[in-house]
Amino acid sequence: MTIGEEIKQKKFSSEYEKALINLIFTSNWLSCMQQRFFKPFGITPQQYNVMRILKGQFPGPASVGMVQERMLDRSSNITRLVDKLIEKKLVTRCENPNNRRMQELRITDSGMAFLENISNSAPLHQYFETLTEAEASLFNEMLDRLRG
Amino acid sequence: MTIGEEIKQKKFSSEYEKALINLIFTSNWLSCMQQRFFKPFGITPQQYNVMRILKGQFPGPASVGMVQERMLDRSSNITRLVDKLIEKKLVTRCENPNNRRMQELRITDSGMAFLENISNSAPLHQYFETLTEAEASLFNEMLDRLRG
DNA sequence: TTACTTTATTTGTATCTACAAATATTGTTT
DNA sequence: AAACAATATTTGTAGATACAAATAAAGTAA
Repeated sequence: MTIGEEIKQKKFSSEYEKALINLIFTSNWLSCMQQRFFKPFGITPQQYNVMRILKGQFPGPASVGMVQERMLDRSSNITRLVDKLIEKKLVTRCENPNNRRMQELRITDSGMAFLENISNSAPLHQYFETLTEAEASLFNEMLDRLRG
Repeated sequence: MTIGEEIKQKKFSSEYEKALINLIFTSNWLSCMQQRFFKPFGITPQQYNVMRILKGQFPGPASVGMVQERMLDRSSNITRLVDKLIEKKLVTRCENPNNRRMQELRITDSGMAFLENISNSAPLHQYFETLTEAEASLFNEMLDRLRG
């Protein structure tokens, strides 16, 4: 279904306006797919993002700020995301002894197992397999260019 | 800046995984740009979306359901978005006399003037002008394909 | 040392979102 | 007509987001 059909709009002022609207619509669609994907696992996409970042440092720690700057959604409140993950025993938090302003965040062993379990499900990026690899590459290049 | 640089991730399992992450990151970035764009006008991107849809019917009405199915963000709560727009006198709401379950939503003259004023600002789709028109076209085609 | 600035994180709060349930009207059966 | 189902919208509410302000530790300068 084309974007025009999706939102019942026949005319667009340009291919550029259409691309803007298509990007907004598609990202809302994707966000909905993501939520559905993670719901059975009891986490949100942002919580997953935090865990992936901590996995990258495993078994070492990461600070709140370091997680912040690697998040896909920069407006996430790391403190409260981590609170949720600690409740589930997927992550730990302790004061950095060298700099008591900072917190050391770590993914736990059960957090690692949890991620492993998720990765056995069909991954979200399978949607992109409707593109050829060259197209995916161009797609990435276009998005990078877009953001300036 | 490439997506890898943005989120400080060197490796991706494939061009497809990278495309997924790039799309999520870019859409968050765009959402931030949008919010900044609309803030001086005192409305949210979703409120703007409702007004654009009502403009398309002007001077006729649209029902809540009709607005719903044309929204870019399908999870928006039209009732509460319209409440806000009525407060600002940009939109009116009255019971449909032929079917009292339905509401007739209309953009007001001052709502039309308001939109006119916004359209005189630099439009958000200027970001896409870093693409050629053929690229924008392909971009649209790829997004449509993505959603299946 | 005291005062001031910077850095890192947390908290407060108004608003928004997701989604289920409630309400109200219309349409359909029996 | 009474009962039930379908449709259209609104409301309730737990949780999430945006963003400003608060807190607290570390660094710097007089």
